[in-house]
Amino acid sequence: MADTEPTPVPERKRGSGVKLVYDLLRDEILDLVLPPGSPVDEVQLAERFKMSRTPIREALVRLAGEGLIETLPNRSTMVSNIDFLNLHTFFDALVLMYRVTTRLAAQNHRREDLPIIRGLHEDYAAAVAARDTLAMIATNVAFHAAIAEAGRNPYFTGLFRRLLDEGRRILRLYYQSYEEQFPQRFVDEHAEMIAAIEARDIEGADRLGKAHAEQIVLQVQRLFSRNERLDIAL
Amino acid sequence: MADTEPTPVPERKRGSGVKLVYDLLRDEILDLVLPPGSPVDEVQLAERFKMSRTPIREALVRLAGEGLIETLPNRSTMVSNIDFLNLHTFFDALVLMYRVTTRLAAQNHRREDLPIIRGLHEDYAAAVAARDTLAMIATNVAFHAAIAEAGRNPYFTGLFRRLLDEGRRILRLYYQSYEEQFPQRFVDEHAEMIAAIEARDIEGADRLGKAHAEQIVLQVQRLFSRNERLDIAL
DNA sequence: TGCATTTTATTTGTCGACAAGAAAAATACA
DNA sequence: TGTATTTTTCTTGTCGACAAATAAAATGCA
Repeated sequence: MADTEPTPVPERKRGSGVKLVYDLLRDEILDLVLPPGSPVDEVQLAERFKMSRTPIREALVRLAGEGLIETLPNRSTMVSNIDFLNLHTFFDALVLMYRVTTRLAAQNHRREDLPIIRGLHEDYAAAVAARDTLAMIATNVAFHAAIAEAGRNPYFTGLFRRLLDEGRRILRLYYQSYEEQFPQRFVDEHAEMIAAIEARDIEGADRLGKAHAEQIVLQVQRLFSRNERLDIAL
Repeated sequence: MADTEPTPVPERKRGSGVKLVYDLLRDEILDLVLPPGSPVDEVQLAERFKMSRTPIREALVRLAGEGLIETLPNRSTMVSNIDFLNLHTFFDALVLMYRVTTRLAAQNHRREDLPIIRGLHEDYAAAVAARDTLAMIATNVAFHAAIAEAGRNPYFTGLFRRLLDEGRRILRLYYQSYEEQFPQRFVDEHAEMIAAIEARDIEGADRLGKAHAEQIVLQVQRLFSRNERLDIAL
């Protein structure tokens, strides 16, 4: 009974709480640990993270700013729904950003960008080999985000990141319900993209980015249309 | 002395404070009433708006999320600088979004969109006729935002709005230092764009959007390069 | 005077409490 | 039993106060 330490408090540093909550909630939303429609309760989160509602609230305001949660005034907050009816607008934007960022990377990358991109390429290949779904999704996002960074246009990078994030939720659904080893194809396409970027082949990078994106879109669309038919069949 | 009402408080409604502060600060930043680098003090704003720091802080978090203000941890908050060194990335993104949104409007607009767009077109023409700079900037943004809305892709619309907002600050500089009646040309180009959209001439709308955007970019670049030379001359 | 150290001031970050708004539950009434 | 009304509950919105972190000012010392 000598151990009378007041409490084994996590000892967080001032200012770190918001980021902690923001990062964690964001990942939980994008990995569908918190599926669309899940209630997000400030008091509950405050208890969970052992802090007051103020920093929780700030994290939620930021998530709302990115459209990841929705707030009904005076009433409740919940994880945003995926707008399946307008998926085509998402795909349109995604394809264009794949093209633009890959093209700009071919145009503007510096030598020091390539090792980073290659490293993430290998991470993705490893995740595919290990059949680790969550790792595949995460490393794929990181790979393309790194290409976008090498393109050096923060406006495009910003939109692309948002689209890739939203895509994490959709891909999560995809991999949950669909088993196939096609990702090897993506690994090969990634390698081609790197080659085009390194060769500063702008048109080639554009073409590969477009083809790669449309490949993904097609697969996902095929899945959803099949699911629709299944729903109707029930 | 019978009038002993406690205080003639503005009587704001619960939940409206954040929006009030957010909207006002946003406009003040974009109109350069608060120039880049201006300090943004929470306590001062709380006094000015007669509310506690909590809603002020929420408005600031949102503005920071859009990159309009920057926060140094534990120290200070200030209006974001305009990144003149990387203006070309801004122009690249702006031109592409002009193209994409105008193109999509030609493709996806509904009949009820056109009267709205025409109305804003006339507002812009009126502002040009009146030589009202702030009104020109504001109505121009509203006009192109309406076209983007008619294109019905929220991802593109979102990025475009951000770019147009950032453009408000740059155009404000432009009109402050540059006097010329070229805006009439923009009025004519706007009319052409409306015609292409109405005719569902997708390629034509794309071409017009691109030309229109490049026109603006060229003028602004010319101004800045002239200013640079002036700076050097001093 | 020049520099290191301590003190003060200023601004943000966090907290706990209370009030308002809206939905859900309970009650009253026919 | 069915509906209108009141009460309760639950969640968010706002407040005032305090603590921590940093920069600026003041002080001490050679």
